[in-house]
Amino acid sequence: MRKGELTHQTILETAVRLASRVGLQGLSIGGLAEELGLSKSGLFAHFKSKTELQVQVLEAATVVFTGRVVRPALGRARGEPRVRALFDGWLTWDRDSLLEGGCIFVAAAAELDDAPGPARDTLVQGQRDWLDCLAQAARIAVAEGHFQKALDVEQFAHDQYAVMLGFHHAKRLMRDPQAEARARRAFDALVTAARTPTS
Amino acid sequence: MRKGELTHQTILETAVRLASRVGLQGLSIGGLAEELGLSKSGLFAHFKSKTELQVQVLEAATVVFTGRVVRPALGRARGEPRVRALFDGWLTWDRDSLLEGGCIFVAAAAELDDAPGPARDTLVQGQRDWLDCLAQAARIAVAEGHFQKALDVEQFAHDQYAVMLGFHHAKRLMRDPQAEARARRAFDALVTAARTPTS
DNA sequence: CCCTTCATAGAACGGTCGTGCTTTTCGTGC
DNA sequence: GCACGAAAAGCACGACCGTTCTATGAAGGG
Repeated sequence: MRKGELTHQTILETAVRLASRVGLQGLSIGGLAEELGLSKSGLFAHFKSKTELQVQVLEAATVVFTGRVVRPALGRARGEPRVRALFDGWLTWDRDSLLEGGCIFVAAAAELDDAPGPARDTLVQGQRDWLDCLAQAARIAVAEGHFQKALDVEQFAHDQYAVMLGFHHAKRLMRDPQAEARARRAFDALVTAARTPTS
Repeated sequence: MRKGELTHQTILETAVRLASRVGLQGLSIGGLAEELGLSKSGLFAHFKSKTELQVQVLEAATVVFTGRVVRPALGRARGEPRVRALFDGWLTWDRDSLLEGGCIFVAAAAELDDAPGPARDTLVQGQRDWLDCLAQAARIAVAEGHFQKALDVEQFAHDQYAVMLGFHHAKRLMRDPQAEARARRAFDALVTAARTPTS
């Protein structure tokens, strides 16, 4: 691997961590360079623009996310165990020490939702993939007979993610020590409802 | 009313609308002044600092929120109707034309969750009040016999808000046309579960 | 009608932003 | 070991940031 490729990767790692705290907008090239002990222009040379940096940060975060949350869950048994693993994995991801500011995608979602452009497009695609992943896991749980046949798996994925967003809000903004317990209780209710057929 | 008081109020109205789009961080004094046809320093004189402006924007938004969401719901019948009114009111609030960028509190939550200071404190207090309001409505629904006696009303409030956050994400970031239908379905499931005792 | 008080404008500050251009340093294949 | 190309630094730019100071204009009470 080229020397440049290595620094490029190092920059992105630090950038992801930093962006989770200050956001993609707040992530400044000067600040990032200082954190890494690089010069501003030296760092800038790796990306042609700040937008490109933001896009690559999102892509790098997606790679880490896949490795830390999705892939481990795919190693679990098909059906409900995998669905639960995805949920647990996300909770761990959100409070992980690697992301001092919590899930970077949630932070980015708020600041990009009205800012059209490549960064927003990249984020939306990633979130779509993630929701599809959740829905697919639920679909398998239906096929395995763990969840009821008539379950709306997209709705389940949507609701599951809503619980995660609620956790993020309670934990990171409100600093609610019960946040995780609340999230687990909400998710358990979701799973229970998915199991038993609607009366 | 003093002349200054009037402009002060006008500034805050525009600031709230602008901040819902670009965030509290992105809300610049120069940009806000230009939008209003004022000079930067003339506007600045109304607030001793940018932080103070942010705090007052949050407070002004809270007043509007109370008038548009909370107060109308308090006019509804005690119990489940009022709980539903709070939910409906929030959905309307979030997609209201007044807030082109969606609920300003959700946007602020993401950018302030790791930024200690007066603005964060103000936001957290407002969110606490809002969650208390939701919980209190649920508590009344229990007292009225609409919800089961053993219902954990704080958990219900938490779950209800999570559905709202899920709606915001689906609607504003993902531009999902089904966002509202999904949110209503999720909320109905929550209400149904709150009615029938846990087996 | 004057005089004080208040509201706004104007100009300027130090700082940081993203972004180019030019130079120097350094890793690497021959 | 040298030369070539990549990588990083240095420097400068225009723009915008929050903030301060000073001056000007309008409002309002006597």
